[in-house]
Amino acid sequence: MIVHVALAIPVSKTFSYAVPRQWELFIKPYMRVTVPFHNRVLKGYVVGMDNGSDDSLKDILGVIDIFPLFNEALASLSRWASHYYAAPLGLILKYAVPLNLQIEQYLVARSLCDHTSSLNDIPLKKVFRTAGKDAVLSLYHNRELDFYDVFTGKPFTSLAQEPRQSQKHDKTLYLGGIDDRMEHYLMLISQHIVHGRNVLMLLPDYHASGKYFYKIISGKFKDSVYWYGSPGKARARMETYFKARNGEGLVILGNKSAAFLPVFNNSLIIVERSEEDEYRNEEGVQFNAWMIALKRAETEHIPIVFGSVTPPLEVYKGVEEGKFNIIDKSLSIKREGIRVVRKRNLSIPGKLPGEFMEVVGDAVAKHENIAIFTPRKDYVSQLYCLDCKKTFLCSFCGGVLGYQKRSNALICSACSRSVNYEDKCPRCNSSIIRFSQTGAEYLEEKLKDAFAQCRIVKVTGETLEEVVKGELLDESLKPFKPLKPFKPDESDESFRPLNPTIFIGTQALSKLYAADVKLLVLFGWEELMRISGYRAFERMYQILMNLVDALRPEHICFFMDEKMAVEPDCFMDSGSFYPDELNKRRLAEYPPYVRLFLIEVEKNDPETGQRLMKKIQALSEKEGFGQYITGSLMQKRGHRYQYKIILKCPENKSVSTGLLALYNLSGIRIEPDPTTI
DNA sequence: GAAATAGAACAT
DNA sequence: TGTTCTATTTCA
Repeated sequence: MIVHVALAIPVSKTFSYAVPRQWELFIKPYMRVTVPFHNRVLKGYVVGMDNGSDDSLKDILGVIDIFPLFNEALASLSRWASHYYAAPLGLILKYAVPLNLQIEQYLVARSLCDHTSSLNDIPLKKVFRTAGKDAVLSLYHNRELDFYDVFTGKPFTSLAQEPRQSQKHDKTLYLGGIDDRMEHYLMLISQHIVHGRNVLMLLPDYHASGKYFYKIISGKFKDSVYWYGSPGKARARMETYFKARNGEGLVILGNKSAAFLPVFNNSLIIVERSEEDEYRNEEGVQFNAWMIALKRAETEHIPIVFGSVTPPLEVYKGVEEGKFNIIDKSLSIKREGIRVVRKRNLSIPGKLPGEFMEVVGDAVAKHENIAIFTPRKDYVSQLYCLDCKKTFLCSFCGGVLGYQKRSNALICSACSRSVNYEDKCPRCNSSIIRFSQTGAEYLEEKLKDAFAQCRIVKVTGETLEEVVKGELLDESLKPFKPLKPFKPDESDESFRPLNPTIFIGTQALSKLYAADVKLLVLFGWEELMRISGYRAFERMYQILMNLVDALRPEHICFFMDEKMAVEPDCFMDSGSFYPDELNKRRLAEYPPYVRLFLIEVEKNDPETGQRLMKKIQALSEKEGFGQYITGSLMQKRGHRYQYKIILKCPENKSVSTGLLALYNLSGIRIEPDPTTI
């Protein structure tokens, strides 16, 4: 017998192995096996089987699973993702079933006949040790032994029920603010779980949105809500894993990893704020969890609901094309609460503008909490030597260096390597250096000086966990009012602080649902125009609306550089923003009307790079997607040479199949749906 | 992804 | 002709 094994390596083909007699009866598709590969031992997934034999093939070394850990539905979803993201199947399957998942730690044996009764209630791991794995395979195969998990007490089964055809599969966009969304979600959840069905809900993150939603949903549906994928908590993760298979009337919450989680008896998928960056997997295959969820709802024939104030353009396009239903409770910003101030050189350190101090000072005087948005998290993100007229660049990769004051380090924006800052230009030793592009750390420093009576909280991706843990949730979701540092007497419970909190932060501010903010200041929001490539308008709209969604300010004040002619007015009307932006994308042939793939090659020698580029071009002609290629662009990055090709292709073409063939040439990186173009 | 191998540049 | 470094191929 021959098995075809998908390995978690960047090679698109599968590898075939012979199965020794002893395992022929037991081995099944979608089990994990260990195989010899280049003098090493690798774990892989059986994705196909043949009855023939071939003496030239090597034998598999072992069978890891006693039963398949995924079924045809999950396999076909993974195959789809493999094509859609032009990634080898083994690399995708790793997200569905981790290669190092040791399921036997959570299973206990149950005897099904007399002569196995001594194994009853023995942990599977111990049974493996005492009886041997081959014996266990045989006992299970002959229905003499079964296994049940320690969390639900029910037998493990790898087969989900057939999708209920009575269920109506439809896609819905719920366009509305956080309170309306939450109410809608709770209503939907209760409709589904009351019939004993399960609901899968994807959330943008664990620490902020995750905990906020967990608290509210589990408050309403006690003991029925589970989080999947809590970092560092393997046991809790596995509890959710088994509950999702065997439980009834449960809500399974999760972020990226939950996109592939088998939830049996699942009858609804909810995706909250699908536009958030966190749905995109940053390492390995860069899949988008909400896209996987969308495909999954189609194949499982269950409804899916996307809720947000600013859904991704792909989703809104679905509405325009009649593929999505829409429930429109869209948020509008009152124009009378808005003020726009334009200043010269806003992003260069120095004295903060008088109007800025006034606006903040007024709110402080009224004891109102303030949120100040800035597009950058560190002190400044650009340093420029006035002697040699050069911007500070990373010596490893050539990226732009920024400055982080608290660590006194220069940090590369591209590769995030850091070096100690010496207060002089590394090139010419001059100490006449101009800082520009100020960020959250800079504003924090200046405002701490000016408003010493206030508590200043910096809210970035890195600090969000701490901010939320300390204040937002343990205070039973009360508005943000603790101000502990200024409490004069710890024992005085009746103390009501008067001094407001000033939150300074990046996009992460839009996760502070429980912060009681009256004034929102956007300091340099218009700079996203330059930072965000073709998605600039979309990003600006999303950030603005999501800040308003979470913080619910009464007043909004924009401080903008006078050179950047951006009118916030254009972003206030969701009724026209989406059709306009979609029209622009359609005319310019950009996503969501086409797919983009970035193909990257990095070599020491420019000649070698060029040679590989030629090969890619030749292969793309042969595979039939040559006409969609633009490039290649060469860039010197430190001492290395980087080549880039952009592939812009129609969504319906099977270009990905051809892209998978590129894995035959090694040393190239394919990035699907790049966001930095 | 990483070991094996082919290739290039340099020293003996 | 050996040594060492780098690019390329191949793995079942």
